[in-house]
Amino acid sequence: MYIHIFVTMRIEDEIKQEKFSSEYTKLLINLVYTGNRISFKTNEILKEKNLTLQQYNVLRILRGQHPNPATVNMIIDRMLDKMSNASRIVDKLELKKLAQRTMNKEDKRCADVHITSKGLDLLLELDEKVKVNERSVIHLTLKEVKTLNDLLDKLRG
Amino acid sequence: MYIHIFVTMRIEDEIKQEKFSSEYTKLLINLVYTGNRISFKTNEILKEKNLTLQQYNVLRILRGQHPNPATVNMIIDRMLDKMSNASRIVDKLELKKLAQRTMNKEDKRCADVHITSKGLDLLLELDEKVKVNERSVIHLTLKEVKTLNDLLDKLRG
DNA sequence: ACATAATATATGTATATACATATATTTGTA
DNA sequence: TACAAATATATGTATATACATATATTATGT
Repeated sequence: MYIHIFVTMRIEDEIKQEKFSSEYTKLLINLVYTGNRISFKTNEILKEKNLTLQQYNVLRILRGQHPNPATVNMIIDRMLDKMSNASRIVDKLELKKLAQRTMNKEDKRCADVHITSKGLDLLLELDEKVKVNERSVIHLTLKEVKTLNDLLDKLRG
Repeated sequence: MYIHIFVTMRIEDEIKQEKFSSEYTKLLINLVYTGNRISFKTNEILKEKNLTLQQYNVLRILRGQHPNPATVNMIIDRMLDKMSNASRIVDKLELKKLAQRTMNKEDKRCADVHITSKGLDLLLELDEKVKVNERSVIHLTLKEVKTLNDLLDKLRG
């Protein structure tokens, strides 16, 4: 017999704030806090492979295009954090031989960016760990997850 | 007559990813993306006053204690991003005369941190703008906001 | 009381990030 | 065609962040 006990900790308790001025205020803080928490846990996994979250995300974007190349502009467009410097993240990936730039024949301004086979292997190693992490981080039923996804999509308007 | 049209953009469209491997994967990305988006918009407001999001949050923690002091440790405990360096954020606030350190009599290891009247004034100026921003960023009804808060609390487990 | 562990904070350092600006190329237009 | 505007990317620089380590003080066990 298994007994699962889930203790739900309200955001008020997590950050020791007795009361928020409104549910909206609370939501902003709840979202940022939960987002940070998740990023932190994912980072723990990536650290073992010497990858940052940003580098990992770019690598996944590159895999999404593979065997076609992406451009830096396409990467910026698809990144979660639009402000970060895609060009320098690609620099880092190139340095680690996980990605490679080639010149775009049609438009010489563009740099084509490919994922290397070393990059593909690394992602493959991470896929399973990341999936296990997802489940352990999210203490919700599938139905709740769907509701949450819909609400977040609506939130952004 | 006012006509409000809200166009809901799914996370798939926002970051141009056709399909996620599961609703759980989608949720992780949705959360981090939405959190970043909100942080970004809040930052836009704070930039006018030359504050970073972290500095603002620490300042609010200090106000929450006022007229009592906080300690650096208490700040770390209540911060959204546990990894950041509270000590150096307090340095920055002190440099701007928004906060002040004094020595704790009982425990000489602790630094008591107070918010200054300049700090209180600055927060007061920001309160209204931040509240307006909250409402404009969150395109949800109060009931939906409550559901979302509960789900996020449950998610973290 | 003394040594050791634990705690609170600060600092050093490498890397990452935000933002402004530079460079190269392509596009639009008079 | 020539020239300004737009686009794609890269780079310079100040600041922020993550992580390890140092320092000072207090708590704890013998």
